[in-house]
Amino acid sequence: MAEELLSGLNPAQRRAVEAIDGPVLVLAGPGSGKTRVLTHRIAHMIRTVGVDPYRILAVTFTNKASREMRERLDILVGPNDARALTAGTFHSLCARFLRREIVHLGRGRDFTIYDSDDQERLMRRVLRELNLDEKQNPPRAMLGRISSAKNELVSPDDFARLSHTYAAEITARCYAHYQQLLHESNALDFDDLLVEMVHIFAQFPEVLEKYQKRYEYLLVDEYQDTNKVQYTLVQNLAGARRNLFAVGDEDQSVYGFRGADIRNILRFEQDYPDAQVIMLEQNYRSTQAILDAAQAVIAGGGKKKHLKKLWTQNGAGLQVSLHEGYDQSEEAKFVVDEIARLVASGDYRYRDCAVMYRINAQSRALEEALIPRGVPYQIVGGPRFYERKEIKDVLAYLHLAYNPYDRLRLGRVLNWPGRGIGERSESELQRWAIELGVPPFQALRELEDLPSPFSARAKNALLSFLAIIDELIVAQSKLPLTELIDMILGRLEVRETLVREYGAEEGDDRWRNVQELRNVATEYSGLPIEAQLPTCLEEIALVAEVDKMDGKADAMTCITLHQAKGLEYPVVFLVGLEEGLLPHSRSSDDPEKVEEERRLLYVGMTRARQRLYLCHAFRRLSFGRVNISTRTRFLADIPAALLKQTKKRAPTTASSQTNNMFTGRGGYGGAPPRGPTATKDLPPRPVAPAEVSFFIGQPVCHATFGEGVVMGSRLVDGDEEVMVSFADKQRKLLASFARLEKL
DNA sequence: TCCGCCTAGGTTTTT
DNA sequence: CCTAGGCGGA
Repeated sequence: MAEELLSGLNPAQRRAVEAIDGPVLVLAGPGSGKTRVLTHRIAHMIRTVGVDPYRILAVTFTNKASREMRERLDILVGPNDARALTAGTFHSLCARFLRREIVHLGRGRDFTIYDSDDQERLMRRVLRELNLDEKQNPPRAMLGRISSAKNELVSPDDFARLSHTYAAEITARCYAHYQQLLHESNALDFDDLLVEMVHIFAQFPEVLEKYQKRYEYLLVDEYQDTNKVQYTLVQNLAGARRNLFAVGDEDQSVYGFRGADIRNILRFEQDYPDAQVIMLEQNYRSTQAILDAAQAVIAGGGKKKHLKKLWTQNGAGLQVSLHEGYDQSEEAKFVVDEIARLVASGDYRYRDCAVMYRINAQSRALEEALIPRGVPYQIVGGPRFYERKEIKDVLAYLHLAYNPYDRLRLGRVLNWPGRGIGERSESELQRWAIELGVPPFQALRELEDLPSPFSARAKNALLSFLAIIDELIVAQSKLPLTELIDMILGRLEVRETLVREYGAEEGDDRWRNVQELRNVATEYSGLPIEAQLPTCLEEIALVAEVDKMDGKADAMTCITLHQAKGLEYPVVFLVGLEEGLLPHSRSSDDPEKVEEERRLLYVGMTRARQRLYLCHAFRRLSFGRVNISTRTRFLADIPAALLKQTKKRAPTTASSQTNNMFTGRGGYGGAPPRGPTATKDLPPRPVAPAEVSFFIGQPVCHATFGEGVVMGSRLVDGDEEVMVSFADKQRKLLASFARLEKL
């Protein structure tokens, strides 16, 4: 068995798998098989070393990764041992631990997790209650500062103490009040899940000790993306035993914006001077051409010397393609045409192809090109299912059934479906609750007995709402989740409400979404009834879109560069490689952020196994405005020899032009700039040169020589001379003459 | 209180 | 371009 687990590993991987005692840092380049190393290491620990899987804690970057790891372990060590292992993301693990331990903080385990939408609503309320202007204090920015503070383990009190400017002082007040409101709602936001765990460990050493004793072996993936809270958790859990196995790649650090500190991985050797450091430098994923281009991009960052030197045995492969489209719709069309062509050739399936972009909004142009072509696709992320209004409304009732003190959800559905509780009654309820000194939901309970400031009509409406919630609270503990949802849908006449609100057509669409939610709920029917609702709600909050990707369908994938981390595809298109988009304009002014964007491009490029296309557009529509774009500076770092320019597109279609002419608002927009100098500002648009139509690696067929592979192609006197390797020997053929058939 | 129209403003990236 | 929220009218 031992050999079986280790066979097929290279010496470095093998060392990483076998180094069981003491701290280990693995610096793993892209495609170096680190997932395999992690999994096989665990299997090795269980099978060969005899470690009890119950003693192993593996922190993965996505839930998908931990699920796949477990599936693999099912085979390697058997389902029983695979199940005994603890694995998950920081967030899901902490949520799990907190349900058990939060009583130490004097709170119930029935807490709610607020997602970013909830956070923003809550912050709006904070601003309102503190009489602050939303325009001057954008909720999102405020939340960003608070989130950074939490990631740095700065408490509201600390924050206030450290605030020396008026703006900081405002933030401190918002932070404190925000935490107050969260607390009143018995809610935690994403950051709190980790922060509260750290608090518990700090305040209750016996709890920490319990976890340290239980988890003798700790494995952390994507260590370069840990922030201070996560780092602290790792240090705590690793404790004195220090059986810590961290894997990461400083070149793939792309989460600085959420506090990830690349230095955590660089600091590892200081934290653990006796650490074994292992480099995984052989790449098993990409061709040399792709790897060379990617390395050129990362090397373009200059200064810091690179620790790893990646190489591959996968062969040279095809040149990386560089393509300029006229605008984003032509760029998208190029991508879709190319995918259709590759699939038609029989070499690839749709599921082998992925398009990656910097921001979600870019997916729209792609979708518009994909639909008319009939190419099956899945968009990861973007307008999320659980963020749709009708879904959130129904979910709000589920949340209230579990935690009726959730004020945000209470406010959300107090008057949905409309039951005559307007803004006035709502604020009246708030005021009255404060007067009574109880949470608003508790105030509803007092309505029957205490004299209240409501009109008889308002009072009845509020009581009918309370009656529904009470019914749900009772039902929640007795009914399976699907029946609970059915009860909500029926009792609230959700379908009728949606049709009334949105009309028959859209109302039905939204009703279908709601039914989809019910479908999702059936997945929890295997759990004990009392666990169904909380598990479902927690997963909805914590399971990322990428975790839910459909792995079986034959559909191409549209995904952001961030979410693509850790994935791989035979064919990858990177679109929108333009200044302002990558690096994003919000990052362009800060050199450190620019470097992070560079790494993002590196991550994207190294997702590709065989074919990589780098695409940018000459002009791009953003905010409904046309902007002239220049290709990203990072492309200049790739030696021209590594790139193959594909045909540039002239503005061919009438639609892309006429559309743009009328979309602009006000002065600029699509209107052509005036004056003789204006046109000179545009980069020259050279006439497309004659182009080779065969590329290296392309499979072809010849009437007499049979099947072969293109080894090279060049233009000679206006004709194309193609070098083809056939079964017997290589031959030079003229494209116009030889009638080569592309396969 | 409800409904519908209108306009202003918004897009990093994620758990 | 899209969307949420503000405002006027019933």
